[in-house]
Amino acid sequence: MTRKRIQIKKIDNVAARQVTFSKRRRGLFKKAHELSVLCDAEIALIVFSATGKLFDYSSASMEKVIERRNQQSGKGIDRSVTSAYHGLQVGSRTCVSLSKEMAEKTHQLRQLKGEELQGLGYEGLNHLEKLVEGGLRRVTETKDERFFKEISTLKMKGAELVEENQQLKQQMENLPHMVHVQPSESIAHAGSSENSTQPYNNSHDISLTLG
Amino acid sequence: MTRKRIQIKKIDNVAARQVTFSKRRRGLFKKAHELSVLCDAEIALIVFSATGKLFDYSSASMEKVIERRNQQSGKGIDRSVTSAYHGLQVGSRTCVSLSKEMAEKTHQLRQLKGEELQGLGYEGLNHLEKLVEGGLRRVTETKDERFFKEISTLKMKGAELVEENQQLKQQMENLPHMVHVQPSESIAHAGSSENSTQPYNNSHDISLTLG
DNA sequence: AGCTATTCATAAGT
DNA sequence: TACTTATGAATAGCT
Repeated sequence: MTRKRIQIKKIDNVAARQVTFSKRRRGLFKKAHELSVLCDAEIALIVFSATGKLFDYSSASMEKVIERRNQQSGKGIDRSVTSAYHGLQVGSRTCVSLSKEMAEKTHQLRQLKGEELQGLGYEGLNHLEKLVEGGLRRVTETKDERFFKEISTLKMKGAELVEENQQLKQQMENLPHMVHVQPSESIAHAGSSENSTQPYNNSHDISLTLG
Repeated sequence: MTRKRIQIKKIDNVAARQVTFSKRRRGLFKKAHELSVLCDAEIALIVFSATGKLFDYSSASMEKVIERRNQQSGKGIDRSVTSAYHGLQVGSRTCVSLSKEMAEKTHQLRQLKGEELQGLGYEGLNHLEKLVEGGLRRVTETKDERFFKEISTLKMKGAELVEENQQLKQQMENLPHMVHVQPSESIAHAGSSENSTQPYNNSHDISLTLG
């Protein structure tokens, strides 16, 4: 990003890679800290170097942020294990109480699917309706977020590729024109396609494929 | 960092803070991605906005990076829970399998409520969406049926009462006018109300009470 | 959402 | 590893 533009791909030279890692790591941590202070955000950042060294930063407690993420995105491992554990603690005296809980949960599950509704009054039905509406909303939101995330990732990658292509083309132009072999139809066509003024033409197709 | 230098402290203006958050968050994520690619680093980045919204990025799997950090820095929450859980497994096969089912059902329940969705791919999310949509439809249908049934019952009863009243009034009119005591203001008023052309005025109130 | 004047970050060189 | 510097990137303040 200075003296010369670089393309975002793994740096081959090991020494240069380590130097860049040091510099950019510092920059990244500084930016993370600034964002947390400026915008009152809670941030956790974990970085492992290629050599396996750990660097981390957190605006608060690392564990707290990770736990908060586990809860929000509902990541399962910790919680499901913990809840099963607590369930066992509470009901470990008898398997009967466990199976009663099971029956209750099965019933709730069916009610959420719109079955076994006969026991419910207006109040219960309304409550259930709100619950399911909320669930549907969250499911749909999550789906949409997923799409947006995928799309933005693809756009980033696309931008990188476009940059790379432009750099390559520039390099080719700067080459001594020793050989004038090419201009076959297919090559010319491929070249013009790369020169398109709409570099993200394909991102939509890719998104559709993945979605 | 432009137009004017700013000092790194919480931005007071809420709108400006949100704008800055968006811009800098994008920048931070881009830098994190570049570092991971350029230097072959493994990175996890978690950001919570001041409003509680979650944004995260990971060069690999978020869980993998976090777990790797847990091992390196020797933090142990997960391990202690897991080992306690395994300790219980030794005790009773039945309770363990039951508790596993419980955990699974609890997980399903939460997913139907729109939680713990992160493990799902597009296909899973779509399936869940359809499921919840179906559930919502059935719940709503059941609720509506209930209402219609109640309303029609009330209308029938209302109609019966209207008829009865009319019969009573007719009987009164046909009575030998031995006594001329009534026509006080209040009674006349009540009578006109019963003769209202909108006999079901109250059914709505009743429904609301029941619902 | 864009724009642009500036500051910031940093690749290459020492 | 640390410092310098020329230049590409990020972004604060506006619109």
